[in-house]
Formats: sequence, structure tokens, C-alpha cells
Amino acid sequence: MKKTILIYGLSLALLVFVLEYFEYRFFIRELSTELFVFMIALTFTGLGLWVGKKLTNQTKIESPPFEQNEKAIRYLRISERELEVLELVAQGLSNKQISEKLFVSINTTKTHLSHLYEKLEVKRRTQAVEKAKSLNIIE
Amino acid sequence: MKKTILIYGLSLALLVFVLEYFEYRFFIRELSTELFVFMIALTFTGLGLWVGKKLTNQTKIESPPFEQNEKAIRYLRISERELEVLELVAQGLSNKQISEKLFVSINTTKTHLSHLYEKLEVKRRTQAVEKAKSLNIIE
DNA sequence: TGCAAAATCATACTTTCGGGTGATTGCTGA
DNA sequence: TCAGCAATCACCCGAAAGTATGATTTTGCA
Repeated sequence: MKKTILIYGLSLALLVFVLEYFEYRFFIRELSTELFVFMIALTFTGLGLWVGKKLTNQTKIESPPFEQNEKAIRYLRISERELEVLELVAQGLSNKQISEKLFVSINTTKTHLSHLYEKLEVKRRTQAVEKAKSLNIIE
Repeated sequence: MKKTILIYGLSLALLVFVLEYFEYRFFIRELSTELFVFMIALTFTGLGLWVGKKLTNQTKIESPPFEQNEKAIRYLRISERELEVLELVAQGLSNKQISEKLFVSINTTKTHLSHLYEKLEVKRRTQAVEKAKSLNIIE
């Protein structure tokens, strides 16, 4: 990334110095204004594209980011606790294991799950996980 | 995408006309050459970045490719039929539904599943789906 | 302060899953 | 040709999951 920025800066500086060196007035009078502006614009659009590509490539390789769809969660009225249960279900835990992890009874876990099924409009835990993932509610 | 290109073209044209209209020479003499070039360069670098972002976003949304890990399938000795069952499980279907879809008895489905659990070294269908996805055995 | 959610738990009942065992058929490679 | 595997099915049992209903406590917000 630093390299990218460096190259970009150097290109910019280079352009300025080249213009100075070769008497920029000459260019301006020989070529039309439009053409002059065009050249700079095109060059730096290209540079911008290139820089953008470099940057996005790097950031995308470094971190494939997951952003939770909070709108969906709010819209479906899924509570904090329900979300916790959902995440554990997605990890393949049984109701018993979930209960132990959250320090509640198995009945509580089952209640949360029932509510989740209603809200997600599904019948089984596997479907709940599927749907939640497709809605970006869980990773 | 067309919109993006359109906006880019319009911006470019706009710059030219604005310069013409306001007597570009005035600007050039008032500001230094470096600054003038800088402004155009920065503007169009920004535009380039923006255009690049628009374009890459589109191409990336269009093609999220999935390539099945056949090596893993072979290594784990997962059969054709088992894979079919696995895919349906991942879609959240019950054993009964899977059996109906594959035109076999529920017992057959259960047998396939048992074998899958052994091969994937898991205990439950949710875990099987999890593991299979992490191994790129299924989408 | 008071109400509506949310969180908790219980009991009872049904359905689905998963494990174990065993059997038949058909294909394939040594 | 025979061993081995894949695919099919059956039966049984216990565990896990899911449904229904009802109750109590906590809590956030108007």
C-alpha cells in the first residue's frame, strides 16, 4: 500500500516537474486548452483507477469483512438472547450444550429457539441457520 | 455501469467548459502552474477512484465463484449419494423430506447420514453442514 | 409509575434424529 | 471368482428436538 501511494505521489511530482522543465506555456499554446486538460484528466483518472484497484485488492485480501445486518435483526424483532442462541446453534451445538454455555435451563433455550423459528419463519434449526446466514444475521 | 461512465464523461466535459467560460488563462496566471495541475490531477484521481470502485463492485457482485473441493470428497471417501443427502441436509430438509426427494426410504437416508457423520467426524447434522462448508464440500 | 417485551422456567406430549444391528443386491477390481 | 464397497431397506430404542400452554421475574421505555 505504501508503495502504491509512493508511486502515485512520484507520478504527480513528475508531471509538475516535466511541465516546468519543458516550458509548459509552449504546450498550452501549441495544443488547445481542452486537449491539455484532457490529457491530465485522463492520465490521472487512469492513475486513480490503478490506485483504487491496488487498495481495494489489498484490503479485500486482508480482511473479508462481515457486517451484520442489524436492520434485518431489528425488523424481525430478534432479541439479544435469541441471537446468542442462534449463533451457538449455527456452531452445531445441541440444546443442552447451549443451555450449559448460557447458564440457563434447557427449557429456556427451547423457548428462545421456538421464538426464533417463528420470527425466521422456519421449522428446524438447520433452516434457521440457513436463513440467518442468507440474511447476514450471523456469519 | 453506464450511469458511472456517463457521470465521468459529464464531469470531464464540465471541467473543460468551465475553464473556457472563466478564461482559464486568468487562473493559470493567478495561481501557480503547479497548483493548477495539482487541482486537476487530484480531482481526476478522485474521479478515477470513484469510477474504479463502482466498476469493481459490480464485477465482484456478479461472480462469487464456488469451486468444490473434490480432493476432500475423495479423501473422505464420500460417495455420490451421500453428497446428495448432504446437500439436502444443508438446505434444511428433514430426513423425511430428503427421502421423498430422492425416492428412497427414510432408513436409507438415515444410513447415508450415519456414514456421513462417521466420515466427517461429527455427531449432528448441523455440525456436518458446518464442516462440509468449511471444507468446501458444499456451497 | 406502569406496561410491554424479554428472559426465565416448567410440564406434557409428539416428532425427528441418531445409533446399532443385520440383510439383500449389484457392481468392480484384484 | 471373490472380497469389498455402495446402495438399498428394516426394526428397535433412546436421545434430542420441537410444540403447546402457562407462569413468574426483569427490564427498558414512555
